[in-house]
Amino acid sequence: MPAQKESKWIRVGYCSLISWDEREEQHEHPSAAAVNSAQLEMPQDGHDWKKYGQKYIHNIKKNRSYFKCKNKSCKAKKRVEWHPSSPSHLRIVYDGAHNHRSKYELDQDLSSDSIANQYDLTNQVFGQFDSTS
DNA sequence: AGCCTTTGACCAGCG
DNA sequence: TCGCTGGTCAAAGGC
Repeated sequence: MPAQKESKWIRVGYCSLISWDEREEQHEHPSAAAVNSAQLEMPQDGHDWKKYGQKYIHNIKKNRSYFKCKNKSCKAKKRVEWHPSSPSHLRIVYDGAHNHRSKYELDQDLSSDSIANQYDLTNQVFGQFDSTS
């Protein structure tokens, strides 16, 4: 059976704290190609990702890119959403957990004050929950 | 030559 | 049952 994916959704938060521009794009069909994704600055999270799709999600009026972890045995995925009108405002949604460690985590292992660093990372990951959308 | 991104098509879930 | 929407696939082109 195609296992019902028990996806754990972890919202990482905005990369920008500026609120979304909610102005309606009046019939200006914002096809995904209309936005040059090269403008996007993908924040590094210590993992290597392979992009496998991009769509404009009409429901939320945003573009969404789909990524898989490049690690062969890792099933982690992530999605990056942004407004066509403000491609610098990203929202990243992680799906699933990595079965390996990120570069950042490996880096932390090398340093003795890893606890403090982990605290920072935790704040980065969980401290910016978007409670308004 | 190989890897990565792009993008249209296809598929599944849901109302 | 059908149409819509979101998620994934895979071919093609670029780097």
